[in-house]
Amino acid sequence: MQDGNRSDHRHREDWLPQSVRDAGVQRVLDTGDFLFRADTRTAGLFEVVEGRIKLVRIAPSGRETILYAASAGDILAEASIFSPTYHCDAVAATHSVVRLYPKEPLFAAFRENPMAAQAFTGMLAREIMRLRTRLELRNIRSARDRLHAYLLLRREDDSSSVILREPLIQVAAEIGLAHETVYRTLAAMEADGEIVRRGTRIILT
Amino acid sequence: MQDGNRSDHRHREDWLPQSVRDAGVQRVLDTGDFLFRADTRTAGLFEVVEGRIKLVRIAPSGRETILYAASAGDILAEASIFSPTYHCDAVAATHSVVRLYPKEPLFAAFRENPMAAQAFTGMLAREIMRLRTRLELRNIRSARDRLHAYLLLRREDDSSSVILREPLIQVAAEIGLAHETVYRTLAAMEADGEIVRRGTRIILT
DNA sequence: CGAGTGATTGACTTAGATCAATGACCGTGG
DNA sequence: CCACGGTCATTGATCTAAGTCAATCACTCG
Repeated sequence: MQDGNRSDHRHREDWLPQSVRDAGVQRVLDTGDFLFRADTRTAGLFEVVEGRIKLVRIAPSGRETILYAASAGDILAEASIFSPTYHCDAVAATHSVVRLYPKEPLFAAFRENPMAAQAFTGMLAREIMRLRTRLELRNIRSARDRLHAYLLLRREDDSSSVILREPLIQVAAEIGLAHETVYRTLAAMEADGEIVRRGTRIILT
Repeated sequence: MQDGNRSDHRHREDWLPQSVRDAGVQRVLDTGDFLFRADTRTAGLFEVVEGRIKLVRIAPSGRETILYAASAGDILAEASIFSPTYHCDAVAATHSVVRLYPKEPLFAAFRENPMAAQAFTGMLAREIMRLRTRLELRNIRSARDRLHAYLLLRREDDSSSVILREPLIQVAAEIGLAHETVYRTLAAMEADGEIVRRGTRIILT
């Protein structure tokens, strides 16, 4: 199981106050187990520790639509804490471990410590930014341009190289390309001198 | 100019306290004008009243990457209010009108009225949900399946029909398909009895 | 040592993008 | 009141980039 660590930068340590972290409850799920069902009372927000949780909405026809597939490190059901009930089902797509941060301790912490509330809000705002960026990336049709833009975005600071911490196959999924296409496109880019690959590092030129 | 009113449901009235709304300052931009530049001090968050604002990052090579293209009704630079400086440029893609809600009155309102802060946070959380859903939609390769899923998602409540308030051409852009493909696919779906179209309303069957 | 995952390259096919043309509907300004 | 420019809807023809299927090899792990 991969750990989808594209979310490294927002591990709970950064924005969850100690008191809330302590109140976290771990839970183990087998493939197919429900973490919660639509229309049931909300418990709080979840962090995926391991595995993969799918949020799905089932149409009357039985057809299921995936709203979000969360991997290790991802936060789940942020919006639910402001709602009395869930609006979709959450199912384990594989054997998974999640951690529940119950609503009450969370709100209590925010009430008592405005900085904690602000940290949480800031985390949400940054997540929005990242999501919009990923979405915008998908508007680039050409595989090559898309990949290039992705690499540019990933070269944090002003270095001209990107270090991939996750396998290319995962990068492919994230940017919405078949992994074969990613391998091929990278090869083409290298052949054209657009990039240089050195193991897990890719240098933009 | 379109008004991209997919954002109807989160118009500022819902989550911005009156005091902040009053502090809003309108500004008019011509095509190409900068709303703000990277590394300059942050002023607050913006709402696009009219037109279109692009957030872009310029690579040293001069290549520009679009991080987000905001249309009327959209909120801009939420994350910036927690940062001293901007991390990208904002340019008007067309003649535009924006409204700035300065940081200070915003924070003041949140400090004095926890409900206002919560409303803001809740709005961010719901925006995250929507973005994740849109992103997940893009993972559906087949135009037909994608369109079908989109329609299912849009049929709010439990009605089996969707009323399109925006032109199909805009729907196409939102779900990442060429508009011709959307027309054709809808035609095919109707021919197969998967949907029925009645003007601006589409009935799922 | 097999099983599982990732990397890579080849061959093939096809769905969807692109380019084009047409017609319906505005709203607006002369 | 009508002509014109702009946006949207629609359908046809064409083409190609990228998905899919397949095979191979390298690695790691229990």
